[in-house]
Amino acid sequence: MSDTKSRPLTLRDVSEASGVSEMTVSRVLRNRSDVSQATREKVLAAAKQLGYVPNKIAGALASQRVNLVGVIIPSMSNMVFPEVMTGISRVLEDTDLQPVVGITDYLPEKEEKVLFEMLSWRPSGVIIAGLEHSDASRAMLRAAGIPVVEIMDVDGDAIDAAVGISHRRAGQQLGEAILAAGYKRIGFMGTKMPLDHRARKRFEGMTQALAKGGVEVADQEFYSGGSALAKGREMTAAMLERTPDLDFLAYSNDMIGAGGLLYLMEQGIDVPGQIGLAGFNGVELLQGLPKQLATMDACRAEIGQKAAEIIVKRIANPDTAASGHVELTPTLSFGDTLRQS
Amino acid sequence: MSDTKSRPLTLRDVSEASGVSEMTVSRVLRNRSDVSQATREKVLAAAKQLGYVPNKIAGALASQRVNLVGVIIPSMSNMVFPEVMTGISRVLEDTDLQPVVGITDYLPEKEEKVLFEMLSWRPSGVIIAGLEHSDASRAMLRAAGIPVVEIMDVDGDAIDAAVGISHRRAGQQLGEAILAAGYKRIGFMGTKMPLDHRARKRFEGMTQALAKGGVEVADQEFYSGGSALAKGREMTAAMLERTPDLDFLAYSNDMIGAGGLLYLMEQGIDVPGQIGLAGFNGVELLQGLPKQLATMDACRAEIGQKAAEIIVKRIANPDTAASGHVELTPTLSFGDTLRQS
DNA sequence: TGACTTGATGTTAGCGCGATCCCACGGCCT
DNA sequence: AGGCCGTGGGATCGCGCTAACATCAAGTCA
Repeated sequence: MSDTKSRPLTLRDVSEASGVSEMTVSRVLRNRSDVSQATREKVLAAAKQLGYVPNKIAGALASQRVNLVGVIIPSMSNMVFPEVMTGISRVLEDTDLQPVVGITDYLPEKEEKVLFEMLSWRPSGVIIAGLEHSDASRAMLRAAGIPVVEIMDVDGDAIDAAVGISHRRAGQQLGEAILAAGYKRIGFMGTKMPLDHRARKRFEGMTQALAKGGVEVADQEFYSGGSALAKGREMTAAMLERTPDLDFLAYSNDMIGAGGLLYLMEQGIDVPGQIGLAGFNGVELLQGLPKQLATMDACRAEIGQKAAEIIVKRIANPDTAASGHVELTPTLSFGDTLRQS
Repeated sequence: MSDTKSRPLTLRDVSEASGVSEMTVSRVLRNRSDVSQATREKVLAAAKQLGYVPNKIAGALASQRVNLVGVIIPSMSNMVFPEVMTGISRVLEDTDLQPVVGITDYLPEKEEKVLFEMLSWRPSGVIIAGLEHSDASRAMLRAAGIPVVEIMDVDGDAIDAAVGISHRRAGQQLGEAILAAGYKRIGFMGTKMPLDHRARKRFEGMTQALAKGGVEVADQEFYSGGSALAKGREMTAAMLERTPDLDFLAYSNDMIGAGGLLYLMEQGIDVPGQIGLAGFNGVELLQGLPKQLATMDACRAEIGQKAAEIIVKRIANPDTAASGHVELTPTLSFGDTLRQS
């Protein structure tokens, strides 16, 4: 209560207040077993009374252990990543590890910067989105000597462990479903981001599958920024104006897909009879739409969970043989906007 | 390249590699001016060659300075908070401060835990959502001796500084607009969360304003969990079934409002003639809806920005007189779902 | 009874850095 | 020549904590 000097509290203050050594206080506060019940209570009372908050900086330096796991992702407003975070948190909550997030905005330079900052806190592990990183980033991750799990994607080479889906294969699967449903004139809409490698791989997979069936993408458009729902609406309108004979529209994410769906329904266009639609990601949002948009679940929460589990296991037992390549299988849901053959 | 032992690198390694003292290396890596150009280059080359990443833990302990700002918010999937984060980041990016986020899930106990963890890293400042905190949390914040900005809300007493809007007044304003438009039979839908104080205050403000005009909320329903869009749809259907003569529906957030709007449009109900609608928050999503939902902008990005600015100012100059109570004014947009008198 | 455990606590020595003070050297003035 | 500065760089200490060992009383067993 006496805020006289407000000099930050240290172990010593608690030790003086409770009449035992600093070491004993440290032991009590870390729940180490070899302290008598009486002392423990005395110390805890003193600590609470003073309002002592341990200094993890000093603790980490002394013990050479930091209970943080760096999580590096491109964005938080993408829906997908908060869900991945949920998966990660669920697992880490049962341990004494804590996630710390860094955002890259899909920029390799920023990823490098964020990673550097993160590593300078010496985390116990890193979970990082994607397999594409600058040479410097890869070098840092390798040199850090800690478990590293690359998530979301498995189409490429991992530094250490990887958990994700094959976006190329997901795109192929969608392409095949489009062919099987008999659509011929395909339009594609997606983000402009040349740096969203996963969206690119999905697109490549899809075009490849379509090509096998002798079908090409008849029109395409890319956007950046703005409200995704509104963009989906606008792009759809523009594309159908430009290329009126399209019979299928593929969107690189559910949000613009939903915008397109709303537009088509307003126009009284028969979906999926006249035009079929598909998005990607299986976001929860879709459940409230007038029609269920066809989509592919990207296994977001599960990716986070598995990644965190790998980290936890590796930290508990550093010499575990790698075992770190988990490929999950996204499932295509046809919803009400993609004919099922 | 020789990863022989992979013992973590320290200043000493760089110092030996470059033939100067550790102190000089430290000076170079912190861009301190009193080092000759020649030495500087030599050191930087050695550091890069070794792939040295400074240890901030040691640095922070030695300098008693940590360039982190704790940001404690209830959720990341609420749309609102990522936008607040954006505002914060934009400001902090021009400084050497870095935000670190903690999530409370709207639970006071978790807030307390997260805060404790956060403070144990001795951040330079804290931005925390809401004005309602446990006694222990308030005590910790006060005792930390660092700038604290409580955001989102100004209806209550702040520990240190506060930036936000008056949710009570926002609710009142909406209530008045509803009255002015001549609606009489009001239905309300919102989240169940007894702990979302801001939603509660908005509701109270609205009912209070309505009461002044002799109007009561005729029906209400609260939900928790699930897809907000779908919930809005379901609750709206259920409420109109139960109380068919409602002529206005107020939603505690835009997402469920959007669900309700989609449902009403499908049912061919005249909005806002037969039934008026309003949400809250002004999320970007709304722009893609068939009709613009009436809403109030909660000044999210601006709140984050102002809060970060206060933190930055206080850190730069700790004895600045408080100056820390910023009330922003939300603007009501009538959109296409609320008659304008 | 003495050698040996066991449990509870204290002592010492860093962890890797940065604040602070210190020194050596060259140039410049009087 | 002597004094004085400014510049580049080194030496020392301590930040607050914990690992590892040391200590010491009170059993425990042959």
